Amino acid sequence: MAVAVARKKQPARRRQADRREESRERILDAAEELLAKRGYDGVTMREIATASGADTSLLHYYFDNKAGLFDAVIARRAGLVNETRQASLDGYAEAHAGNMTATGVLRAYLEPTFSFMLSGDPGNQNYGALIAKLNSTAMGGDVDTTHTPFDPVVERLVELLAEVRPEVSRADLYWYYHFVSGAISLSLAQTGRIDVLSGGLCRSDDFETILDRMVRVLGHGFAALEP
Amino acid sequence: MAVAVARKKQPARRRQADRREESRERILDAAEELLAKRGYDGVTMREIATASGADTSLLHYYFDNKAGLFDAVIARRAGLVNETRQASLDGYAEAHAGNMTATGVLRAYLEPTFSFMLSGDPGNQNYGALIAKLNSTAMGGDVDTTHTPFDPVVERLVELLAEVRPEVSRADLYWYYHFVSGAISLSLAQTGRIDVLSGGLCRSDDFETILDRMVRVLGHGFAALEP
DNA sequence: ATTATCTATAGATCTATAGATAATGC
DNA sequence: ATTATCTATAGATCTATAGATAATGC
Repeated sequence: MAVAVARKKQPARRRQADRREESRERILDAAEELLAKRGYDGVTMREIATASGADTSLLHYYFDNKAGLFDAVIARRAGLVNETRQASLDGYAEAHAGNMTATGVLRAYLEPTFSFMLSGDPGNQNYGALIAKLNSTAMGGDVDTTHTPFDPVVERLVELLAEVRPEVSRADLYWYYHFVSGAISLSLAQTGRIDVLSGGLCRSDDFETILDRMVRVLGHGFAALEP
Repeated sequence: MAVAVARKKQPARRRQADRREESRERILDAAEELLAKRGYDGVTMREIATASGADTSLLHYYFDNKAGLFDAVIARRAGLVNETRQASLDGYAEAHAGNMTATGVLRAYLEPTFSFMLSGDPGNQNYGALIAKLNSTAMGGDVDTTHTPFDPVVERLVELLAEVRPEVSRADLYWYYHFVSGAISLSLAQTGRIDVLSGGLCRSDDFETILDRMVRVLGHGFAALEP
């Protein structure tokens, strides 16, 4: 009797909402890491289940099927990433109205992404690698990549670049973004290939240097687009 | 009798070497296309077998296992691609000894790749997409990506860039290549995303425009690297 | 006699679900 | 009474190989 009362006063039992949340997060973390490293088809539900300490049936209980789990992993951090990027672009546009530069716009776009990668949270790095994979995946597979949650910010970026140089064609602005996007993707993917190629001079996880050089090279390169 | 003699004079029977070669090529073509579209883990030996009109056992007969088939697909065109790139770089270096420019070097490096994609042979386009996937795949999976057949040409590219601007650090030259590499990879991958993002203004298969803009933007951007 | 190709199948997966059990809610 | 979690398994794959058959070589 006394024991039962004591247990009621300091409940060791977790509430359902907490159990649910904790389980979902553990599954999402495991899925994020494995999907980032080996891709959608390179990972099985069993592996994710084992890595997260749950059973495959629990994965289906929370996320329906494999594609649903993938979508949930992407969605989890998409909002935060997008809002930060958007805010950074808006902040720059407001602070430099009338005297914006391509380098400035580009830095405002890239900075949040790379400080995200530098946050120290391995989950963020896995997420970055996963986004990189998503970005360079052809449309029409199991995962629908026609529209990603990141498209709206691209629109904003192109808009600002158009304000910097209104004489450049819209198509060329998109091509410019395409090159930027490729450089970002390969960087976030952290394949380790540049480390090997450079004989150790470059490190795939040196995002500070990557950000600086990328802003420099591509910021300057923008001027080469023709009217 | 007369029939048998006639058959001996114009043999309808294919020689073994030809059968072998034709079968191998058909399998490699099917594998190349499927691997390019869906990646190593997204394709099964059965699918490749069916697409090529052969049985899975024949795939194993010629290529041992799945990894062996993948390697054979990569190896088939690697030599040609590399020699063409190498020759292009060497040709430029010889013709412009003493007055090389980053834009010139970059164009010499990129031109063979993109005219390869523009050749009209769908096999070449599939191969390009596959190389793009390989390039942005992390090391340590089923496929060994530590060294690709394309590494030596990268060395040559970096050498020539170092001749253009000897004051730039070796590491920065590799970072520069890293950005170029990302832009190439995303382009060869032909994901179709830029088509959607640009509302149809850009087409993923418009390699002539891609080459021109890439040479322009990244060629000009090279000057922004600091001593 | 040797090489190319097919038949048949082993053994190990995979995703997904039905149904039972354990824990929390009220 | 409802929600979270586990047990057990269906049904459909997968890669790979052993052994039989068909075609070419010499």
